[in-house]
This record gives sequence, structure tokens and C-alpha cells, in this order.
Amino acid sequence: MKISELATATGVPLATIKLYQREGLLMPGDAVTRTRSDYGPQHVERVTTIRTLAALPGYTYQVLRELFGLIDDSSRPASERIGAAVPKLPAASTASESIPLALAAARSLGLELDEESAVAGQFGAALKSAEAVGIPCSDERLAFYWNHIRAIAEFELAGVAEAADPNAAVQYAITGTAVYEHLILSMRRLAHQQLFEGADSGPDGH
Amino acid sequence: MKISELATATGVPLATIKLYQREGLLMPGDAVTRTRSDYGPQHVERVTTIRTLAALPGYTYQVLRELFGLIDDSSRPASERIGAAVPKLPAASTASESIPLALAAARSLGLELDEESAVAGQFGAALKSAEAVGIPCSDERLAFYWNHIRAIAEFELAGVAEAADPNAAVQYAITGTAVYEHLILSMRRLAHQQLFEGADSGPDGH
DNA sequence: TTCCTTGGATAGTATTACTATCCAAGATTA
DNA sequence: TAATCTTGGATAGTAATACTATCCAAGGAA
Repeated sequence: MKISELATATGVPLATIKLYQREGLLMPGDAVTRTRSDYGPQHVERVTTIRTLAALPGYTYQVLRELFGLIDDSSRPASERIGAAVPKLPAASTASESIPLALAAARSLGLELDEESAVAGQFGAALKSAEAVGIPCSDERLAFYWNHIRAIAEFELAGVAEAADPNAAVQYAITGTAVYEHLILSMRRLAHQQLFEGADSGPDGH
Repeated sequence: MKISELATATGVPLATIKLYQREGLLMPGDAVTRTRSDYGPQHVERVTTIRTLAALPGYTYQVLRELFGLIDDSSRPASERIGAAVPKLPAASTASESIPLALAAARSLGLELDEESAVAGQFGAALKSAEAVGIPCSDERLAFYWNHIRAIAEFELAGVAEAADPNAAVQYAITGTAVYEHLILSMRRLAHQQLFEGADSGPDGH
């Protein structure tokens, strides 16, 4: 497959394909001559994945570069790569002063939390955001969320474990986490909408 | 409170406060003279909220302007304003061809879905993203998510209904939806991390 | 051998989110 | 009351992000 065919196959302008290569998002094709390379299905898939993820808020080229770097690095163990990907995902910027919030929340949930981990930082930042807008998260609410979210995570982990090839599992886990986050959020918004329609009453609608 | 005091109280540079006003994010103060206005606690709160939300991926000034527009418009019913805010929240861009996916998913969940609604578009876009990266969402998975997410949404709705003042309820619902989304995501990532640590085994770690 | 495509380099554009100056009107302080 | 400071308002500059366009020389296809 020539680069022009890759462009037409994916519907992405040639100039943009070249950009993805320069940015280190798309692996080079097999060089045939100095002015010709061969591209395969993995390039089509990568371009599609770039387009899909780049359309999600927060997925800058910088983020994608780091995620693809982990996906492509088959020299490291799968679990290490998946673990390293999570803190790279877009989140509210971590502030060191929000770590205590995360530790207190983890204590109330009965969890052990490594305060050095980037996920602890993301968790703390989210808790701090809730406080900053005047809606702090109660322990009761936290526990309620945790029960349901842990169930979801367990379900998802079972799906990843089914994959035989570790490289495929890494790709599945990383792109899946990214994409399914937005599915979960859209379903929550959908649920809110459905519930509001039924629950709504009163002249001022509150 | 003078504008310079608002700046020091919030820790936001004066030039940025002025920017927020120009962008229609921060309401003007009470004009005392042509070169002096008075700012109150609601301005401090708004600046804090702007900072908090703007730090989240996808919350551009454009999005914030629309959300604050709904929060501030007390002439419309609360439920209408909350409903109007949901489709303004950052999501993967809606493609019209993904609506059928959303309708099919809603059918499998036994839901009625207005195909005109923006949430349907967000839901369809998320389903389409999952397909695009090669991990389509099975009906079983969809149903599993839905059970847990509906429970979360019901819990949250109960919290909103407690608010007596409709304007406060609108602000609570809109900023809460935005901020708690990220809390939920960070908890999911936390759950993944906790589960991975326990489940990990084998020389290549898959 | 004429024209097209490629890899590679470079430059331009639009948007977003600030940041910095400047000004004249008006307030504060000495 | 004069010197200094602050304000609202306008304008311009900056850095990062994500493209988009052009050019070139090497090399392939007609």
C-alpha cells in the first residue's frame, strides 16, 4: 500500500498522514526505495485510532505519543505498560497539595494508596475540584461510587484477561480505557436525562 | 471588593480576571463610578469555578460561557436549564451516522431514546469510537454498565432534589456533573490499578 | 522522456488561552 | 491641590496545538 492509498483508505489528508509520522504517532512504512515505502493494515488501524482518540477532549499529540509508545514497546511486560499508561491519560492537572485528600478518601474506603502514584494525584485533583466548586464528596457518596465503579472495573479486567497475545492485551487495555471512559460518561448523562424526564415536576421544574 | 482585591483573593492575575469579563465568563461588578466597580463573594466563587473547570480537558471558554449562561439565566425553569447543559459538556464530536448505533443500543437496554437529542449523539459517538478502535461494545457489556451507571445516576439525582433553591440546584447539577465525571473516571482508574496489582501474574505479566 | 509520486523539509494558518501595555478617567494620599 | 495609584477598556503580543500548503530533488510509471 502506497502512502497515497493509506490516505484515501482512511480518508485522512496526505499532509496529515505525514504530520502523524513526523509527530511520532504513526510508525514508518517499510522502506522500498529512498522515495517509496510500503504501508500495511497496521498503519490503517493506527491512523483510525489516532483520529478516534484525537477527537476526544484532552487527547493531544503529546498524550497519544506516550500511549502509542507504550503500546509499541513490546520489550516491557504487559502489566507494566498498562500501568504506565493510566497516569498518561487526560485528567485535571495534579496538584501536590491534593494528595492528602486522596489519602483520606482511600482510608475511608479501606484502600491502600501509594501516595507517589500518579493515579493518587488524579484522584486527589478530582476530589479537590469538587471541593473548589463547593460540592465536596461525602464519605457516603464516595463509598457508593466505589462499590459500583469497582464492579465495573472487575468486569473490564475479566475482558482484558481473555486476550491471549500480551501485545494485543496492552492495546486493548489502553485504547479501551480511553474510549470506554467516554462511553461510561455518555451513559451517565443519558441516565440523568432519562431520570430527569420522569422525576421533573412543579411549576419551576426543580 | 475592588478588582485588585478579587485578583489577590483568588490568586488569579488581574489581566486574566479582565479576560474572563471580556469573554463573558465573569459577570461585571456593581459599577460605582465609570472607573470603579464593586465585586462580591459571587465573583470570587465564579472565578474559582472558572479556574477549576477550565483545568479539565475539554472545558474551553466557549463551553464555560454556555454553561454559565444557563446557570445565570434564572428566567428559565431549572429542569430545562439542566437538560440544556448536558449536551454542552465536552464529548467526542457527534457524527450523524452514529445515531443508529445509539438507537440500537437503547433498544437492547429497553430504553426510549429521542434520536434528536444531543445526548443520543454523544452516546452514539462513544459507541462508534469503541468500534473504530476495534473494541465494539457487546449488548452484555452495555447492560452491565447500564445497571451500575443508572444506580449512580439515581443516587446523584436524589442529591440534586434536596436543594431547595432552584438556582442553587441548577448550579449544583451543572458544575457537579462536570466535576464528578472526572472523579468517577479517576476512581475507575484507581480500581483498575488496584485490581491489576492483585491479578498480575506470569513472566510476561499479561 | 515526460509526468507523477514520494520522503523530507519548511512555512503558513486558525484557534485557544493567556499576558502585557497603554490610555484617560477618576480615586487616594501627602 | 498636586503627585501618585487604580480602574475600565482597548489593543497587541505570545506560546502551544493541530493542521494545511508548498517546495524540492530523487525516483517510478506511462
